[in-house]
Amino acid sequence: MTQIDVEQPDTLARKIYDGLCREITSGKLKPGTVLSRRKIAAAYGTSYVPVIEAMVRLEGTGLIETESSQMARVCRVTLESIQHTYVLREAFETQAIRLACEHATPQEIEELYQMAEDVQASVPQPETAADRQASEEGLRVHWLFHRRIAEISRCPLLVQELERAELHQRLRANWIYVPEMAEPPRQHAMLVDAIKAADVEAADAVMRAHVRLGLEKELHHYRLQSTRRQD
Amino acid sequence: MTQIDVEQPDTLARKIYDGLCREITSGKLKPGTVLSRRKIAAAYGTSYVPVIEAMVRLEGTGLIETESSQMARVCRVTLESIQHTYVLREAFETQAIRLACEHATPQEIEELYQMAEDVQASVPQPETAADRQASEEGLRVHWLFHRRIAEISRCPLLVQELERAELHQRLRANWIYVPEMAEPPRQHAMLVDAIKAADVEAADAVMRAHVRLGLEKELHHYRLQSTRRQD
DNA sequence: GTGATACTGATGATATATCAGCGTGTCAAG
DNA sequence: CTTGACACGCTGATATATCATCAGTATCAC
Repeated sequence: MTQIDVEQPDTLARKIYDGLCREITSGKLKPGTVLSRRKIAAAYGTSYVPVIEAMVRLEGTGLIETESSQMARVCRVTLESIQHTYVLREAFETQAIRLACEHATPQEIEELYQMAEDVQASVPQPETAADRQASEEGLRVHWLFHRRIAEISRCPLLVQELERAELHQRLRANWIYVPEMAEPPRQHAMLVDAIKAADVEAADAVMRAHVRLGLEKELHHYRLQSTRRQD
Repeated sequence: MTQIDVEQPDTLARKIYDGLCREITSGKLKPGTVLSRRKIAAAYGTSYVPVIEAMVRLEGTGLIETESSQMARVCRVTLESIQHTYVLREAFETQAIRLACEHATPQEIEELYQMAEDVQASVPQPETAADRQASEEGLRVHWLFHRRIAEISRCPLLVQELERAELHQRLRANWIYVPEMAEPPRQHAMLVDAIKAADVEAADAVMRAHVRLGLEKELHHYRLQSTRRQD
């Protein structure tokens, strides 16, 4: 999306990948939906050779899964899958903030404080709670903040991996509604505080707690809604 | 390789992927080598449709890179690429040992102690130093140990990511000779000690130091040999 | 009526063919 | 000797065709 530096060859395979990616992360394609290469090719008006590349890429991203040489399906959401992606996210984000402590310039720190405020401001007010639109905007701003930390770590691989985690979260967010409960104030500003203090261990601890809080929140609502999701 | 649980459909794309993977990690294909899909198809006696899938997979694994719609090449080894893969490895391994602290059974801890001894034993004796064969065996045992920790973390995604890191290391190991210097004794046993004590923070610290030591060693020899590698 | 067999349609895997882009070499004109 | 243009070959991207497999269904024999 914001990959300005990466050349995007205007290839059909790329378009199909982007299209499927959007369809999955936007909730148009439900987890568990089977994906026929031929039907996708027909839907996009292409032959299905480009579809092969797109699907393999999607599998690498982790948005689809193919079990035992059968048809591919949109990744299903289970308690384990949620936990496991948070394990990875915790690994990435703590590592990112550790490096950010070492590399962040004063200007970047100021920028992060501004973004932290934006995140805080995007927490829906009571009247807009349960507003899907506001929730999505909040999610977007939230990821922007975390992504910026990864960028400041100066490790492109971390950014890339974090993006994958974001895609997963977006996939789930369409089926697990996690209301943005009023967070303790300065939740994110505290992360920037730690970076500013360049206290690596403290930053790690704060970020770890932050990610785990997110996991607990999502798991809580997943359990609440999993009974109703028996369709 | 040891993916017993994962079904390996006997497909040509899979064979090409495995073949290329082996050629790259064994050093038969030099970093920077350009890979023509048609030539690969010819070499494997297939059409090049299966090659597409294999190459996209390899790109996902990070063993090959395609810059700006040009031909794909075997990933080149640079100072940055080494550092970045170690950043990821540090993230994975510290996360893995943290979870291992929580999940390891007494039996698994015993097993790890045994493997740690094997690693220690595989450190080449002075007379076999600079022995390529012994070095490879040492590397193998070493990764077996780390991989086991990841397995004990009960998070398959961590194992998977660690495997990618291992592939990268194997790719580099053919071009950067890192002699197994005599390590401080109980280097790896200390990791198991931390797991046994279930001291998450200590385990994290020990593992982080262990990985960074590996990075320093590899960077040191990379710098030593980089002048000679101007061919 | 029941069970087995054959047919049908969909799928993924693969092969072959076509197209456009890009570099390179060669040959002719200046 | 330089320079420019054209042709050839290689590349990746894509389309189309063929194959085996498998599931579902219908049909036929008993």
